[in-house]
Amino acid sequence: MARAATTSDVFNAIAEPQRRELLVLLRAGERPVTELAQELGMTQPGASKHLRVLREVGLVRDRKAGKQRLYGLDARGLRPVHEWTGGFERFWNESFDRLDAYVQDLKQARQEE
Amino acid sequence: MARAATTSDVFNAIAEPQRRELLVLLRAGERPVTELAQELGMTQPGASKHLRVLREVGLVRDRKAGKQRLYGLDARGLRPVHEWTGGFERFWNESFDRLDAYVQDLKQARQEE
DNA sequence: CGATCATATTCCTATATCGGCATACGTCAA
DNA sequence: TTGACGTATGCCGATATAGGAATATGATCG
Repeated sequence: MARAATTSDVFNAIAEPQRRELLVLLRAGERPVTELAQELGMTQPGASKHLRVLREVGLVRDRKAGKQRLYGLDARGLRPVHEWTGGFERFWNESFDRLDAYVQDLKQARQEE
Repeated sequence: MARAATTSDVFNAIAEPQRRELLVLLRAGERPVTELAQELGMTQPGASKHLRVLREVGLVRDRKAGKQRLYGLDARGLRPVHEWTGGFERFWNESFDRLDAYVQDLKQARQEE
């Protein structure tokens, strides 16, 4: 089997650095493709393809505005990623010396995921 | 060019669902490969390969324990992902074309509860 | 040493990219 | 309609997978 499709879920979609850059740029507001491409130093077809992936996983929405097509952020899909990583928060705040204590705690409530 | 290597960064490493499952499982403590593989219904070589990727991006560390090799979580690498997604937190509840107004609505609604 | 258990690596196949280039499509203006 | 502009899509080549099977490496014990 090959790698999963980038359009399969948000985790795959944001694995691409340029797509992450696109998302960051879109926090400033809606933008047409050409502007995004230019600002990130990518070609127009390149930007279009990445935006397509982002749209297919729901991280981006598009809207026609005359000749242009404005892309805008829909960051709701990033929330699950934030929450999933947040499930590890206590592990990066604690030194490894004290991890064992947490491990014991977790062993009791171990059927969470 | 193809997609960047999974070993290049954490975003790519956690794009794989089985690797995420491994990480979740490791929150309960160190485990040998075979146990992890069995619990997740994967083959031993499959588990070994995924653990290798996780180790190369630093999300997992291993330690010899006799015949076995115990894998343990090192979740510090997940923090950048958490923080990156956190940068979109205020957009999660965004109404696509009227962010500011919607944010105000939410703030008010929250206070009225 | 030889046997056995635990884990890692190699070889293989099928597939999903990502980027570049050319081009098709869609919309507006004259 | 024709042309110009903005955007999307199709095709290509090169590469990095993920999974399966077989095998190699490593460690322990009798």
